[in-house]
Amino acid sequence: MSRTGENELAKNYDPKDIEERLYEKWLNKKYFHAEVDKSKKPFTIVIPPPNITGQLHMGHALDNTMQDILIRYKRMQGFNALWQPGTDHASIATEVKIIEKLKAEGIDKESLGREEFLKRAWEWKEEYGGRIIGQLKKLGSSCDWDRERFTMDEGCSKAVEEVFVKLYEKDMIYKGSRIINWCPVCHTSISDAEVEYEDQAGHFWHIKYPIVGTDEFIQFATTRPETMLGDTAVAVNPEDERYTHLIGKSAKIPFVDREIPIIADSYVEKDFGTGVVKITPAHDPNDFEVGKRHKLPEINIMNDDATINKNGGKFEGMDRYAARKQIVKELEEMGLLVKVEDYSHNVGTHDRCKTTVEPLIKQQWFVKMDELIKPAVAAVQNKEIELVPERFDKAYYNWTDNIRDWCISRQLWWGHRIPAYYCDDCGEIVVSKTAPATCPKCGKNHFTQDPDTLDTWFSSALWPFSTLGWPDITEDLKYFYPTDVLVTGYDIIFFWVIRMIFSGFEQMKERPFKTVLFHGLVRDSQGRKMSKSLGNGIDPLEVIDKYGADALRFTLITGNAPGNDMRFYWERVEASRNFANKVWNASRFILMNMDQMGEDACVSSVDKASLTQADKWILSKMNSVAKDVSDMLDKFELGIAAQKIYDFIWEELCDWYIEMVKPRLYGDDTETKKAAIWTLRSVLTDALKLLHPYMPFLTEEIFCNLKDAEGILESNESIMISKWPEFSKENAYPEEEAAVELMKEAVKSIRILRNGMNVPPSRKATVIVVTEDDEVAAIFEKGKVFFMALAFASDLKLQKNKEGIAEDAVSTVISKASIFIPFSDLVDVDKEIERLTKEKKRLEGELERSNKMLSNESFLSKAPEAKLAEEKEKLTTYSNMLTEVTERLAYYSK
RNA sequence: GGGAGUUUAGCUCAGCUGGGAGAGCAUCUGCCUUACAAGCAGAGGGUCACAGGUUCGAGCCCUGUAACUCCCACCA
Repeated sequence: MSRTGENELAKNYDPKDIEERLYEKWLNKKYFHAEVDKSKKPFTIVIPPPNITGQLHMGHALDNTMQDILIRYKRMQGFNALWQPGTDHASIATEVKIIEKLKAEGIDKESLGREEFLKRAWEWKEEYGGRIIGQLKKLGSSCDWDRERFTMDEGCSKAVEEVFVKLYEKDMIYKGSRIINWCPVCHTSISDAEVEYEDQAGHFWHIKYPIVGTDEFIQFATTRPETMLGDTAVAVNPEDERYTHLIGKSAKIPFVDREIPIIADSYVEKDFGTGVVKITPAHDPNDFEVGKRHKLPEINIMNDDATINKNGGKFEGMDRYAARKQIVKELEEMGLLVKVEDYSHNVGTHDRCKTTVEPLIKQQWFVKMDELIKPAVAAVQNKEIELVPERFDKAYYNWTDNIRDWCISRQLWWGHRIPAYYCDDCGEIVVSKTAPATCPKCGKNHFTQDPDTLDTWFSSALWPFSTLGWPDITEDLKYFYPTDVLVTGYDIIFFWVIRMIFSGFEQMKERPFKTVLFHGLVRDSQGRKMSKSLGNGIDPLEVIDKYGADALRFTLITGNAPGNDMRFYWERVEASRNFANKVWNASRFILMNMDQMGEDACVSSVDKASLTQADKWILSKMNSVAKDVSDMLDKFELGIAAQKIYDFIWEELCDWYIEMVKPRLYGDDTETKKAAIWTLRSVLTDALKLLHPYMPFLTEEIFCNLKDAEGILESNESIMISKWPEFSKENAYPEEEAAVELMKEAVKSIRILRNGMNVPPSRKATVIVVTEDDEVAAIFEKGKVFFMALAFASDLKLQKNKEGIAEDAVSTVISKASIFIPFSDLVDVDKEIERLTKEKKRLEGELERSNKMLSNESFLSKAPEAKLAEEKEKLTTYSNMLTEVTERLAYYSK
């Protein structure tokens, strides 16, 4: 956009021309960079580090737009705003992707070897990590790229080792043989949080075992008959009289020929099924607990790929499902299968690959949760950390109340290797940041490091402080920690948010952030989740390419309340694009007029006496919008704030003020022209500032062209670093506001009248305003010029009564005046009667309502004073208007 | 089984501390008014899911009901 020379300004806003250029400028100027500066208050956001697995999706676009809005807002308010960026290694997700890629090349992970595999993984990181950063930049994200981090970089790895060792030394990390969730495809353990339950149609197989030494059988039902190979007991409820006589006896499992005890445990519910449960401690979490209570043997019958192992006798080597089929078949032949029912039940699947997980007993590393979680719960309870919206508190407590120890070891290669070393000679475990030199137990010096890596969330849990230098107590850490807001989707509250909170308290002794702002999912236009398998995902880059980053950002934020899901519609992007174009054109109009005015257009201030009613009205409106928007942003109501800016710019500024001001701009009175230009420029500047967090590119482009190089009011180097508009009392003009609102009422009323009669704008007419109120008359007198333009008047007459007005003039009535237009030839009497009747009915309704309220004793005594006065005034206004309307109606009905 | 959310105009959704129901899109009418037709001026369209209650006053607060969605638990 150039405002010098004869170049025509582009009629439409084209984001392509400017986005890349401006982002480059911002980078070069280091506007995003934050340094410790004790004279300023910090405002910090750490980015939820995107996975390096692929590319940005709509959810990222939403998440990062919200963060950028908050950061830009605070930066303009004068805070030392730091948006700490980075990416996540996403251990398992990335490893799966790399394995896929290798497979395509015909390479097998195992044969490649750990070293070589990791080399490939780092190459992957370079390529895809870089791509994601590029996408964040296209969105306009004002991250401090000088501080970019990666969860597996040196510093973050150091933090991970530090935490692991510290927790181990405090006995809060332990290695133990416990039942865990095993993914037979990924060949790794996973945490409870990574198990997704889904309803699947299955069967309920009713089976009976013979009871040793009797002719009796004990009957039960199971959904996983193959696990019988690992049964070590059959349990009944101790209160269940049907089975009391069997307790202590043994049942015999077919195939493996094992006698197992019949035990009593209150875990069994009498009323479910037959009231009998087979107990497989090695393959079911509940059975595992029962097994512990009764000291039952744990027989693992499965290999890591979910085939049956040697404990499964003749079924050894079969896949779990093949074995299931075969076992059922043979049980039936043996007469031990009683019946088969269809049964729909929840099956645990691995959230990454959707494979049915197998509960298995394995040696794994765990984090003890019971103590760790306490401060995290308290912090939310006492509002030290605020979840927005508040309703997420419940989900949070639900998780913390039922928390179990966190399985953190993974049988993967891509990730932080567990800092535990085993003495090759005596097996002693040494947990240490570096490989130990000698064994503390046997004194030998050969060690093997634990082959496992850590759950990817172990490192992201440390993100708010590891990125600021921890475990070193850096100046950055002291200054920027705790961070202010964490913005993220509600879907990772358990994976990430909670773990950051307890990690923050444990390591830093302080909350990691003050507020968590949750947003929902971006769905497709039909409300479905965007997913690869459905192919309904929309690439944010495609949207940016077609409509610009600003339009995308605005679309994602408007019409959406915190924490709610939203649907993506192209029509909505179009609407946002139209808004951008509207702002562009309004600015173009103002710039053109400034150009025409020359030097006078850039005066830093203007004599207040030369400001008109209209000028003060828009300045006053602007002033309160600035307040409203700030208030909303402070409450994280980004959508409402956006709506306020939109309405102000489009309606008040464009549709009303610019139209009001045109006659002055096209006239010869330099003084009023100067006042108009000054008002236009200063309102536009403030409006652009409010809009900037949402539409950074558009607003920057205009802002930088808005003033001459001398920079009269303030530097127009960049809107990014300009001062956020503040509400100020001296810019409030309540009287002028009311005056112009009255004029607007008159204009609208006249437009309705003319529209109803199909009068073209070109046909002007005299407008006569009748009022006994001198103040009202004065308002119209003052606003005469713009009023005439907006009301298509060739002349404006003010009278105290109807003297001299043709009886057949068209009329309309507003709250404080009656308006007449001599348009008798155009009146369609029937239509006019219809309109007046409707208006009469409306007014009668209003009067009735008002009267009812004012005759209500309780209302009179209990309602606040202001409300009462308001209602009384309305009563007068409406009855005056009704009199007028009734009179006109009588005239036409004659 | 526990919890949360949603239910407002034809569609998608706002409506922040209770004080006369809004936006965008769509529809209809009229306008190329020298910033913008990606526009301007108008219009139509809603017993705010249902039933009670609190209140002078309820889309908003309370209780219950229904439908849909999601999360957690996992009775084999």
